[in-house]
Amino acid sequence: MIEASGRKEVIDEQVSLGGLESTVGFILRLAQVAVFKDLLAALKPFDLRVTDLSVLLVIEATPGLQQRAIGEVLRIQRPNLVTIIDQLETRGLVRRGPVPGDRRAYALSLTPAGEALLKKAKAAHARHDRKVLDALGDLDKDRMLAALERIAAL
Amino acid sequence: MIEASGRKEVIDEQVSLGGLESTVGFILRLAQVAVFKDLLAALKPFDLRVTDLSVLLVIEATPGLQQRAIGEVLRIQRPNLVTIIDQLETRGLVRRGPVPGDRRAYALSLTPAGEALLKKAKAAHARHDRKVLDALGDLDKDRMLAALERIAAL
DNA sequence: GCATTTTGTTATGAGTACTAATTATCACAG
DNA sequence: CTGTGATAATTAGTACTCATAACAAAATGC
Repeated sequence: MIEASGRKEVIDEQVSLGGLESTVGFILRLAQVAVFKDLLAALKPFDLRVTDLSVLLVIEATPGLQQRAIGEVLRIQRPNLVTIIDQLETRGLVRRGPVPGDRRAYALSLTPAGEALLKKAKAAHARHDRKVLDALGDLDKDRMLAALERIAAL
Repeated sequence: MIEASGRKEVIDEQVSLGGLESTVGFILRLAQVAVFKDLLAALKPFDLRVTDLSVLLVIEATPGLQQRAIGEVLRIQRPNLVTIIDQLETRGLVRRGPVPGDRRAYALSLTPAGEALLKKAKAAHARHDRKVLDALGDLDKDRMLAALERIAAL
């Protein structure tokens, strides 16, 4: 997706980006890719992808949740969620329990193993997030997030 | 990639995101996806993808550029660039000329048709960028970009 | 009771990006 | 000038993500 970039440290040379470099969208993409990459590396010891972590976090926050609800908040299509939950269930991290009044749906919850792994993964995630926050510098986090949310709502 | 989200306008319900919602990385992804989507729609009339536009912009800014150099600044792998240039060349927007001292490489430049299309696409891009900028609100653009660049350099 | 909707599932295809290997050319040491 | 290694572009094969369509089972509503 992204290239090593500075092998020879002869970056930039004198190649212009044609105005792209001062574009919010372009920098946004670079930043997003960098964050994603860093988090991916931080989660590697736990064999979790970024999506896996977010799913685990949502289930932890609201146990008994159905797959559809998770897909809605995390913007994951239902078919894709099936595979994700399948894998987490196979690894014994997540349980598909019955929903009292609905025999179609599953009430998702973390197993003890899932909780244990998530606890460690959360620590790694916190370290990663701190790193990103530090890179923010003097910029106020809340105002930054508010601006990004407005962009996300375009 | 992203879901329609508010079909029923019963968003959020009372489902917690487990702390994810105040995470820079998560919001960053949402923002990036939204920007990408908006730009994609803005470029649709010209049958250009986001990557195509950035390639055209770079070529316009520095004509005679080689594929390798473009890949470097835009973070596109060389093999992927071949296909992109192939398509642009087939459409008569870009020309692969000879490089004076090197018969391996191509000197890329825009054809008149490429310049004409780019001019129109740039106008659409400018409108899109203005939209994103407006969403930024009170936040200073330069400080925002500087912060994002620091994140990108993680 | 019957049509419609909803949940999860399966199958499948489009799009994108990565790696490895190939060809042609270049740079340079001997 | 010759051979060795590096470089530009290409090709082929693979993997991953994401999206759509169709489906069965169960729920809902008239």
